[in-house]
Amino acid sequence: MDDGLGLSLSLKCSKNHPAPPPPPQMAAGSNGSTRFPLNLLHSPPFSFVQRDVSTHQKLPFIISPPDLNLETRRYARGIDGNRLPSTLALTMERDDEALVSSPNSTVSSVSGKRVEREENEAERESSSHGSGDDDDDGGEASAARKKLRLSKDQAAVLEETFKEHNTLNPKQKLALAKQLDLRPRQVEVWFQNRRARTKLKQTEVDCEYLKRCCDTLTEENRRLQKEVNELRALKLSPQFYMNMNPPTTLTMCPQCERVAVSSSSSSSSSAATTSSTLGSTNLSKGLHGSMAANHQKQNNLFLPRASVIPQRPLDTHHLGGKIGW
DNA sequence: CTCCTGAACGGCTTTACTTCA
DNA sequence: GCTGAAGTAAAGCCGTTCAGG
Repeated sequence: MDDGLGLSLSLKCSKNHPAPPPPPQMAAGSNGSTRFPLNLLHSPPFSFVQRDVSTHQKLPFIISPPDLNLETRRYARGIDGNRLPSTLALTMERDDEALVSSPNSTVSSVSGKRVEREENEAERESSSHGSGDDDDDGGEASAARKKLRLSKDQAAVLEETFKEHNTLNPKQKLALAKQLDLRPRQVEVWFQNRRARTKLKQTEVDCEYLKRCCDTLTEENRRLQKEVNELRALKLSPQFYMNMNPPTTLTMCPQCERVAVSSSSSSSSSAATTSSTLGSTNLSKGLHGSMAANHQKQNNLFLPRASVIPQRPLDTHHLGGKIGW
């Protein structure tokens, strides 16, 4: 396509791409979505336990003293403050925690790449039920990574969860992994890849939109260029001056600060011509159309400033009018 | 056999927190 | 006690690899 602007948008959209509905917008700050309320973040390690007690949220896991600081931080980071109220999250996590039988009776296996990979090893050992396919990987599995296809049911559940929130806190991840007979790392990877797919799709949609905008503007530019050429040609011919209606004053509307073309002798048709000439961009029409219509009712044609100013190259002041720039 | 999809990985960045001078 | 720098850990993103359909 010749856009005339030297833009080359390499689209990878499929030809029959049915203009997919905008994917769920990333939550505000997708990167920082797993933030914890500041008042809890700044609390001393024990305080969140006490807080939970005060909200009748018992936390059944036992944290050994050496891990307490670290675990508190992990826990705090794990809460998705943008998604769940803390109490709800805590409730869910408490239940999750009750479900998960951590080998060490701590929550040390809830997050972190390194931690999680180690944890996966442990989980593989502990969960012999696995997902059917990966229960035989024993020791040699680490040498050659074994890929498994998620079942339709598993994918459906993951999709449903992703619709609700596109990031998971560690507890949700654990619960989901438990529910689906997957390793937490698999759930995490799935969500990561899913976010990437969403982003890619959104990028394609944005790209398509921008391409359409570019086409529209190119066409508009072409049309305006043609118009300019025509007007320049007209300006050169003396008859142009003879047939001109006396241009009149431009006054500023005190309310909307738009320029009004008020002509005592100009007919409505000339005003309409001026309007179509000056206020020709779609954007201006869209933004100012209704208000301009209101002003027209008052026998004044108000035009958006943005529509008037660019017309200076037409040299209206050369036409002998009272318009002063 | 090639191609495509998506699971999995390693590296990097960002952010929050702790420690210490 | 306050403050800022340095260190650490966790989480997410990105680019890539590669198994399996």
